[in-house]
Amino acid sequence: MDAAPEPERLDIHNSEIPVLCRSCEARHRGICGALTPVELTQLSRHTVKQKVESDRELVSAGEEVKHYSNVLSGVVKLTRLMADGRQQIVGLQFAPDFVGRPFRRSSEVSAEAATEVKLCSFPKQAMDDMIAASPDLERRLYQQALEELDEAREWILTLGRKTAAEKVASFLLMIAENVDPDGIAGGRPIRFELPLKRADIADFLGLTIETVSRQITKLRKAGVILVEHNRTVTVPSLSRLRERCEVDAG
Amino acid sequence: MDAAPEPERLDIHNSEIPVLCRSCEARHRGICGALTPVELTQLSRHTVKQKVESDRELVSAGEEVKHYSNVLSGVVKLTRLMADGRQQIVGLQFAPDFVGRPFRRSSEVSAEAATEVKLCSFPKQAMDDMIAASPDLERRLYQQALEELDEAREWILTLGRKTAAEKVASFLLMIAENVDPDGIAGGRPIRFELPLKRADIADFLGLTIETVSRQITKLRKAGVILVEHNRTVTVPSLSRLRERCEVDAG
DNA sequence: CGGTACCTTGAGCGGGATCAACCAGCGTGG
DNA sequence: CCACGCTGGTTGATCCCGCTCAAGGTACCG
Repeated sequence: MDAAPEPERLDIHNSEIPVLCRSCEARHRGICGALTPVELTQLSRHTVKQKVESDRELVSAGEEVKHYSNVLSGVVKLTRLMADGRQQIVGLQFAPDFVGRPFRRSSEVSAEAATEVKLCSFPKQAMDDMIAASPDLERRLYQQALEELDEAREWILTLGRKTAAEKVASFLLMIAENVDPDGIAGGRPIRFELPLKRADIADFLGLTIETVSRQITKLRKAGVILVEHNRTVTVPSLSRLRERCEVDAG
Repeated sequence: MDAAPEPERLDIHNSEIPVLCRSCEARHRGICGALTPVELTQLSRHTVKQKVESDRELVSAGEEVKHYSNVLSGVVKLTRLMADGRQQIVGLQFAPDFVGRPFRRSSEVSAEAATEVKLCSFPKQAMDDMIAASPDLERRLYQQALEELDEAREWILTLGRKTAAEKVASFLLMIAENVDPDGIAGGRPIRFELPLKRADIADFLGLTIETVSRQITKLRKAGVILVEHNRTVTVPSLSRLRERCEVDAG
């Protein structure tokens, strides 16, 4: 019989991956990693990759959701709005997070691009069918939901019990850790662009713009962070920043 | 309740259900509803029903978890503690909620009985195996996680943007709605026992005991609620209570 | 009885909100 | 080129909500 040599199988394998996905940054991360080439192909048939500029709304609170998305780059903020205009960011999503709420037609939160965002979106129905058919996919989604829940609870502690100074430090730490996920930098300085403007940070931390600004200034003057052009932050020592997250240093 | 139209079939059916589960309040709700009689039997082999008195710790932050539980009655509080003693309740679980964190050996939160609690606990390993084998079960857990996430985000808004008066009103509303899940009471008064003492309410809302007490007094004097023996609350009109959740009435 | 757990109430203070002014960067149009 | 408005950020002065500290009340239990 005819031999099935390895290299060929690999070629065939690759050719099964949809063009759209081949160069995708999130191809092996997030939920896509749980899909077989066949499933990926099926899904990609309805998929649109798009770039969304900052401040554009992706999902509007209360409206029926027709699409899910994967974040490929940038940051999406999930916000809740009160009748009188008070606003709170209830979650932040980074690549390769999945944006959407299975098992509900709509939700109370709206999703908005905090920065320029690249994402991959697909029709809810197609995805729902695939979820129902693929336990692996559902498991990934479940895991992400649990991680978001952990994060949400972390922020509940921050919002409920920390001072303004601690809140701002905690926020900066979260961003820094997101930039350098597994402490690869070791003791080296970490430098990054803040994905949120002051108003968003305030909405995230349950503070006002002015308080956020003052606390950032205080951290800067204390040498815990360096700030250039308002948005570029350098953290010389993660541990010094971490100290600021728990004790209201005098 | 159980007006059995077909006694015989019911008997046969019942005989497949483990003894432990036959009279369980949560038998058809929560995750157990997703299990087949066979699975139920398998799981119940390692299951223990227990009663836990108020304030006993079920799961300790950071420690390895060996058991999951189902809440059959009572309220479990999930708390996070800071190094200096500040505490925050990050979640409340009612019957028939599932308590546990799949895919992690431990978590940052500890679980404590807020009231006397009846629960059904089973070894983590047995449950993990069953989750892996049963997509239906996993789906239930996923759905519960999403609902907890929705609730967590609701409370993030409350913690971040509401005043003390609004926080307390929102808490009472949440409890009232939990007691009367689908507005069966219509316009009728709702009466219930507060499952949390003042200290817990404070930890839940990011306030102090004193502030909680003062706000409850204020609601009582305004006729929005009636309070007997500190813990028994009557809400004559849900909608009047609901008004207090958004607008800081003068 | 006294002891303890839980709750309420009052007096005073302070952290963060509010109100207001100002600054820097940047795109637009004259 | 500068004038202009606009967005985003900083800083200062003042105010007030909720915290802190302190005292007292009530129910329950030995």
